[in-house]
Amino acid sequence: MPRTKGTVSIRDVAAAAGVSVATVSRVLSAASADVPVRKETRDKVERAIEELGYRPNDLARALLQHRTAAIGLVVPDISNPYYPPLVRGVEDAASSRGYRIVLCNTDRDPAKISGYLDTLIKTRVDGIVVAGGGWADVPDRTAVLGNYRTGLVAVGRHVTAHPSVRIDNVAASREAAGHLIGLGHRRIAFLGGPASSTTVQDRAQGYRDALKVAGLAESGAVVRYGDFTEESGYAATREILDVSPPPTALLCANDRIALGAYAAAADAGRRVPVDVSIVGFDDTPIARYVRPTLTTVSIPTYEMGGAAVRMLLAQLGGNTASEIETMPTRLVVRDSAAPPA
Amino acid sequence: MPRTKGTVSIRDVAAAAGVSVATVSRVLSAASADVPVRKETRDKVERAIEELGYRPNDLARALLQHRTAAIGLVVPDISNPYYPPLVRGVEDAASSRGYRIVLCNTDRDPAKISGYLDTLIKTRVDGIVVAGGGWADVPDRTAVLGNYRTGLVAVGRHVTAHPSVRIDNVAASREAAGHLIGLGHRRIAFLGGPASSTTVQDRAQGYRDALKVAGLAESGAVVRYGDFTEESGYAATREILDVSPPPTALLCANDRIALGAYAAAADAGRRVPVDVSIVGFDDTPIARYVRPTLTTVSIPTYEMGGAAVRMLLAQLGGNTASEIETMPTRLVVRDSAAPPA
DNA sequence: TTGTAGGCGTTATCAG
DNA sequence: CTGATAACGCCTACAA
Repeated sequence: MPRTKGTVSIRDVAAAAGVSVATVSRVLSAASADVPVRKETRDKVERAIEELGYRPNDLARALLQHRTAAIGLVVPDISNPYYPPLVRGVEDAASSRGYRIVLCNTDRDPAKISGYLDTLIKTRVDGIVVAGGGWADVPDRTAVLGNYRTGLVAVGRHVTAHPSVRIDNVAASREAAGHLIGLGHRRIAFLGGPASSTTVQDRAQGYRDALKVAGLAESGAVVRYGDFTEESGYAATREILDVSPPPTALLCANDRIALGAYAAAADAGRRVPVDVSIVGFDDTPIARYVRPTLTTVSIPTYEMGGAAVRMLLAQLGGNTASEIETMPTRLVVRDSAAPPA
Repeated sequence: MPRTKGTVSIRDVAAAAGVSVATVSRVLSAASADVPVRKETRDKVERAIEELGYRPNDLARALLQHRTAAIGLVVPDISNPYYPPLVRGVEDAASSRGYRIVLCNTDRDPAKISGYLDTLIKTRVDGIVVAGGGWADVPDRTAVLGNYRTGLVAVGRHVTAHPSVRIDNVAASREAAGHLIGLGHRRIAFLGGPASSTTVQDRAQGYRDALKVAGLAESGAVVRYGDFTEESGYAATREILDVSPPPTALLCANDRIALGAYAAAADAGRRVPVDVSIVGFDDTPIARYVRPTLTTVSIPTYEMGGAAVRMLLAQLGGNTASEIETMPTRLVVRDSAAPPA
């Protein structure tokens, strides 16, 4: 019965119900707005919709309304355990407001970032949430974004002209290092991720600040860079435990690195926290399940995702308040850090 | 200069370049197909595109071509470490073929599944990849999918009329249990996830098969259900280690449960694998980094994602071959399982 | 090689 | 309360 090649449209419904397409459109929008439509007519139409299994074409609607109800979500790599909660935060906040999300994994590759950005603009997403780095080498598409009224909010990044939700990495790291110092540690190493990451830079900074305050600046500062993986933490730890005297504590830029450090310590015959204390960052789910349980800095990733969506929607609504939102972190003290032997 | 309210369209480009919209359209599609266009004209147009920051509207294009280049990806929960590699597999395969993905987290909630399904149809995604369960209680939308030529392939599910990519959970579990039996274990417990999950049912089945083959069926079968979390594994293990005699080995339905079991064993003063052997499922990244390293069944999740996309695209192309693709699993023997003391 | 015009599936405006 | 009809931004014959 549907006339267009295999896909049922509003015209088929209109024909089946014996009304005009305009009327069908009305009963469709009657749900939200209050357009007047006779009950009898509505029933006819709804029956037709049901029988034909009709689903309105949101593309056509979007074309007309200049609004797709889609949000682009750009992350470095969903396989990094840091991101799933953020993604959930974004998705839950988005879907509860009628938006869907299109996910883009960039691997921090400027070419991929660039490509995804173009795709998102071409599909006319209403806005974009970007997390993580790799943007330094991406040609600035801001003007184009503006051309198409695409909103953008960054999460966890520092260098951007757009609104952003972030945490105070310097302060968080200072607190974590301070905790170790308070425990009596004097030789503390910092195991970072990529040196190019502003997050890593900030955490290294907080670490140095804490050492300086404690008067340990030169004697005890040891900073290693690598990436955000277990391997990286493992390798760095194996090396670092070999120097003499070895550090008595390790401040890791994330939990994955800390996990690698656990493994390296075990393989080197050192016990945590007796021989070496370890502190992480992120409070990933495993932190509670490794033994000893991991002392780490908790970051409200899920909430940050939600906040990003709220800011984005505000931005789309023309509301330009709260350009930067800083969310609180918290040092979760567990069993992996103790006074040095 | 753009005339339409704030967003630059093909007409603006045409005007700026002093040509017709058709010509602009041609230089746009000239990239892929080979439409004839004079170099001089092309340059003019491309200059205009550049200057105006023009990005073609894929909505309009999709409307015309009945093809959105979008794939819906439905998973229970991206925060479950099992899914990120699958999602990456899908995204990488999709994006390399010019498709983008819209991500849907269902929490196995029939209402959410249903809602997302409608959204995906309304936005006219070309196809849908569904992973994980919760579909038993969802009213069948298959007819509607057909109305809109939406492809669908399931990954890791058994009850479905659609093509699917899966693994042989029964055989994999049989092998894992067999490994434990071969080590000399006689009292082996199975720690499952949700009893309603076909995956869990199959793994329990494989476990029972192995026991039976070894003549242990009645004496040694202990099956616990719960969910796929560390908590669940922790709780089950604490209980199970209290019975006397306790099992000497634990076969866990996934690595998260196994991780919970590690923690419970430690808290109960039992050593792995001396006092209790543990085997997991999934070969999550942490498996290599816990100590002792975790013996577990490796599942090619990333590849399964890629396979799903290939099958989906074949389906869209009218190719209906390979209705079911079964991918190989592999028991990765590490240090968490050893002969009983 | 380039321009004109019709239509993709909706919604919105205006008459009736 | 309902029905024509003109957009939305683009592609694709068909003409020129």
